[in-house]
Amino acid sequence: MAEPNSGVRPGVGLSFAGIYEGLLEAFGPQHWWPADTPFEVAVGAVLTQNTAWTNVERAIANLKEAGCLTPQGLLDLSPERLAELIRPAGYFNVKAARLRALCEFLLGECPEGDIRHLAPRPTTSVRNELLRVKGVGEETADSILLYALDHPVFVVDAYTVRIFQRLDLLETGLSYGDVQARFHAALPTDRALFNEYHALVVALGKDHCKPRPRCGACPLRVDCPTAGSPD
DNA sequence: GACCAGGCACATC
DNA sequence: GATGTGCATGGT
Repeated sequence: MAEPNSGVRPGVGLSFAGIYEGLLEAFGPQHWWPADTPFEVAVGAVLTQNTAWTNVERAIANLKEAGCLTPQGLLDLSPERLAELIRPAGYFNVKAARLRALCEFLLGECPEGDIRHLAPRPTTSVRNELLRVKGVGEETADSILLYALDHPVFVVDAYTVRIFQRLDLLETGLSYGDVQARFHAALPTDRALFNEYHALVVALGKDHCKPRPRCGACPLRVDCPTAGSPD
């Protein structure tokens, strides 16, 4: 039997498409995004900025319990009360302001503030509009596009960059747009594929690809600088 | 106690 | 344009 990390797994090539196949085999379909509504996706996308999802879940549960998980519902809260409800997600003052900005944007752009009205617009238009909202950067905008509005954009996050740099499929110093372009060029434009791929990247990153290398059992069993150096 | 987690805006150079 | 810093909780 082969040792973990002893080489490239049979059938799993070191390509963007090959890594996807390996991840899918290792983890199975992830069925993302974990949310009940497109608006909840958008709220989660803001709350999860630089934050563990378990903490986001607590914050969203608080918003649900308070019965205010709508654009108008969040705006009807005082900024202090909103911050209090999302406290478990960290950066609560910053994120309260960001959520309010997002809600104001939605109520200005969509009937009833229903984010689903953005879906029929061209991807680049929606993306640029989202990026003008204070607190919505490229990753957050793309997460909303993909997981709330079903647009085929690849979401690049810290895990994506770290994992694919270690696999030598991305060089250092690339911008968000550079990395995204690599994936778009290498993969078919497929919303379901991008959805699953990003979810699988997070599944790998969470447990197997930390900033400080300590992975001794990569599920992909590919050559990687962290191989054989667990904590 | 240190590290880490599905970023972003702003100040400074 | 590139780099550094503040924002903050909760799990390991």
